[in-house]
This record gives sequence, structure tokens and C-alpha cells, in this order.
Amino acid sequence: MLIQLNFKSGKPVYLQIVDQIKSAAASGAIKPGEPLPTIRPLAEELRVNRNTVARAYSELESQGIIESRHGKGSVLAENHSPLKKEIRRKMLIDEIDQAVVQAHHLQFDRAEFLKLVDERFDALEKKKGES
Amino acid sequence: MLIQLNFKSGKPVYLQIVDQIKSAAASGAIKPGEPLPTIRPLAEELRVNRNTVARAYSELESQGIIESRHGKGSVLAENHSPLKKEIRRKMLIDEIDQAVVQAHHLQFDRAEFLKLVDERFDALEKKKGES
DNA sequence: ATTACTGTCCTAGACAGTTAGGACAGTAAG
DNA sequence: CTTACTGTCCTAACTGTCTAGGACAGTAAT
Repeated sequence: MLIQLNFKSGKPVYLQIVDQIKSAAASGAIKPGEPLPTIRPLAEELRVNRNTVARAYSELESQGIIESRHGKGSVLAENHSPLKKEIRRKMLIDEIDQAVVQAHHLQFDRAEFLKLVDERFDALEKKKGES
Repeated sequence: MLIQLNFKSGKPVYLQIVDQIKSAAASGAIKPGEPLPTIRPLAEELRVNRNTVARAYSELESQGIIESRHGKGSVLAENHSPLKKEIRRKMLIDEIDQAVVQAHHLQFDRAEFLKLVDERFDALEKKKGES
């Protein structure tokens, strides 16, 4: 679990932590049931307040990514979203639409876009293989 | 140019305007060179302060989507990003990675993802045909 | 020059988001 | 029970964001 923070980016620290843990979970760097660093030591390592890490973990828990238990720590949750597929589908479409619209303005056509998506899935699978 | 605002969503009004105009431009609902609504009438129609619309237009201009000229109004810009392809590619990859990671947590695999992307491009092309 | 449009700059108030410290509460080992 | 760890809640300060109104400046037609 290596987390890199950029304090100049303007992006909230707790969101940087959220994104990187979500990404690590998707790549298989952390597996379901595996414990995450506890809040205080991680906060010390990252040189931020413990509540900043706590907020990140709280956000991850509300998204169903991790499970925290008072006094015990946090572990990566099973990848079972409780939401109905139709809802999850809508959420993903929102993300995809954003990328598709952005692609138009960045002058990438459908074929190039699909190629990039394949590349990024490959990059993710590769990380899985390494673990 | 129909813009729908949601004041309860928590998302800043000016960003809602930005997104919807970007989307309209990508779908071909507005074409390069075509004039956009002027700031004050649009603000009145949407029942927001003129500076809120002005901020949206300012953001769109900084992204190279529109061009505003003092005293004349704003028009949709040609779709020529001044950035180098390598830079634009990096920006798009960031968007795609976000969607790919989200797909994992929403339990969509690569094949389903690619199918959704195709669907969304189709939906965009369809709008182009209607105009 | 006047009028009626247009976009832009400046400033400030209100509000939400972010981070931080203190205190509290659950867990588990000795 | 004590100790040392764990997550959680409350509150406050700070900061930046968002929205708004007043004043200014460019454009074009009469």
C-alpha cells in the first residue's frame, strides 16, 4: 500500500487517499478480507491529521469498498455492491458519458477511444498478474 | 439550447451549465461558429445571476470550447485543442481510468464496459443525425 | 452622440468543504 | 483491571468556492 500525496494539486487529501485505495482494490493490490493500514499509523506516515485518513476511510465505507470495525481496524470488503444492476449501470454510464464527451473535445474518435480503454484494462490486469 | 438546472443536487450551477454545453457541442446540437445565448438573457431564463452564467462561459473559454468577444457575444469554437496530442492523451486516460476503476467496483467486466461505450457513442451519433 | 445591447472586472457576503485536536468508546492481550 | 491499540464523534478554525450586485468597457445601429 504505497500512497503518494500531492499537497499542491488542490485536490483534497482525503479524496486522493480514496482514489488510490479504490484503484489498488481494482488492480488486486489489496484483496477482499485483507486488512488496510490502521488510521493513526497511516496518518503519521502521510503526515496528515488522523481525521483526514478517517474521513477517507469513512467515504470508502459508505461506497462499500471497505469495512471498518470499532477497535479492530478496517479490511477490504467483498466486491458486492448492494445496489441493483440497473442503478449501477446508470452510475457507470454517467462516468462513461463524461469521458466520451471529453474525448470529442480532445479530438479522439470512437476507435481511438476503444483502443485506449483496452490499453487501460490491460494495464490493470498486468498489475493483477504481478501480485 | 435547453439547459436543465438542479438546485438541490449540490453541484455548482455554473458547472452544470458547463457540462451541458460541452455535451451539446459534442453531440452536434451546437456547431462551430454558431452563437450561444448571450449571458444576461440566459441568466434570466435560468433564474440565476448573470455572473454565474459568465463564470460558466469563462470556464468554457479557458477550455477552448467557446470564444467570447467583448460586445458581440459568444460562439462555439472550432474543435482544435491547442495542446499536443500526448498531453490530450494523458488527460483522456485520466478520465478513462476513473471509469475503469469505477467499473470494477460496480461489477462490470471489460466486455460489458466496451459494450456500454459503444452504446454511448451510438447515442451521441444519433443526436448528431437529428440535427 | 445616443441608445441598447454585449462581455468583463472588482468586491464582498454567505456558505460549504477541508483539516485539525480533544474526548470518547470498542477490542484484545497480559 | 490495566494497557495499548483500534475506530468514532464533536467542535472549531480555516480556507476556498460559489453566487451576487455595482461599475466599467466594447460593438453596432440609429
